[in-house]
Amino acid sequence: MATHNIFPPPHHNHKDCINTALEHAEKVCEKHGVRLTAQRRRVLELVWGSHRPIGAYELLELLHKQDGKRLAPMTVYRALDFLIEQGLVHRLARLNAYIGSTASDNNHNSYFFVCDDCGQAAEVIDDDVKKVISEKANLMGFTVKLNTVEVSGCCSQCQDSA
Amino acid sequence: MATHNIFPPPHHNHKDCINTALEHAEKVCEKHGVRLTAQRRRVLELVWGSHRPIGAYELLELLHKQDGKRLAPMTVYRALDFLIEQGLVHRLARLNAYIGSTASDNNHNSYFFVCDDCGQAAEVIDDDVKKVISEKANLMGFTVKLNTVEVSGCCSQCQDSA
DNA sequence: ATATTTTATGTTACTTTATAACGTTCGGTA
DNA sequence: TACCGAACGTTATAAAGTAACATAAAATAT
Repeated sequence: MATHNIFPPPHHNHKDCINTALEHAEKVCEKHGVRLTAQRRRVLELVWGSHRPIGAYELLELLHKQDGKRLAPMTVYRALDFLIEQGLVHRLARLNAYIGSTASDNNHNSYFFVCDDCGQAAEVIDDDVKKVISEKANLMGFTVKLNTVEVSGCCSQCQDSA
Repeated sequence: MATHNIFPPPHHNHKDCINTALEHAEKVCEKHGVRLTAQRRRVLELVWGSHRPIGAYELLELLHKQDGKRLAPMTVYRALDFLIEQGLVHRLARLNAYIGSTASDNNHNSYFFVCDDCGQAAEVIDDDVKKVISEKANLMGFTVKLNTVEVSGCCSQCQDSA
């Protein structure tokens, strides 16, 4: 299966990423029959502010600084929970941070590469890793519900500039 | 490569697990030229209290109830950090919890299956998952430093008793 | 043996991340 | 337009982890 996403080039037009993500979100929410409210949309937009996973409290800060809103953590977490449920955002367990996704609805065969250097994360969709894990699981009679795969290291761009 | 560890049978003699783990720890620390102090040893023993990942604050509570010691979180985290460094304990990111390991020194090709039902975790050592991940990484010029693979689901025993 | 240095532990305070519980408002539907 | 459920506001608190500095205990040098 093909690699879905890779580390974005340093000077790509990031507004396109944001727009694509927001449009995708509209479609997904319509399809799922759920409401992408202004607030949820705004949180998603902020998550997409970069390709670096962002923390919930950082989002709070941005909402304060950029929008003048003084929200409670709960509000942001609720928006994030919603977005995660729709597959529009993923949580990186090792970082306690959140990253946007335009992958399909299928949350369960994507995994992440995180660059320790630039902090950017790339989501990869393929069945290969899932397949190997499933084989192991079968051998031990384990039924897989969810697998968390987070790879940290150094992306090609950061290696080049070292 | 062979599966290293599997979900232990419900009524195995767990004292053997603990003893084996502690003996293994002694050897590893000697080999590494580091000190397995009484406190570190005790924390390791408590981590090995079951095959369920245990939280740092649960360990604190046990140290209080069982040993009468009122330690600060810092103390437990320090012991855990030490044990992790020696490869005797792993941290499960998704659970914020810690589990004992008698795998070799090589931390970097083991992964975990966690049963949502009984809470037990099994470490699996093999190169297969690592290999697939490395291949993907190579394709995108990414250098892997550490990979976190945590699979949740339902173990065979819990499925049988359902 | 004793001084010195390193390593481990104690202690206090604090930061970061996340959730519980309950009240209010807003949007769609009867 | 009255109602109902979903979304949001608010307050308080839980849970997980760390910073900084003091003390004690080992290892090493003198």
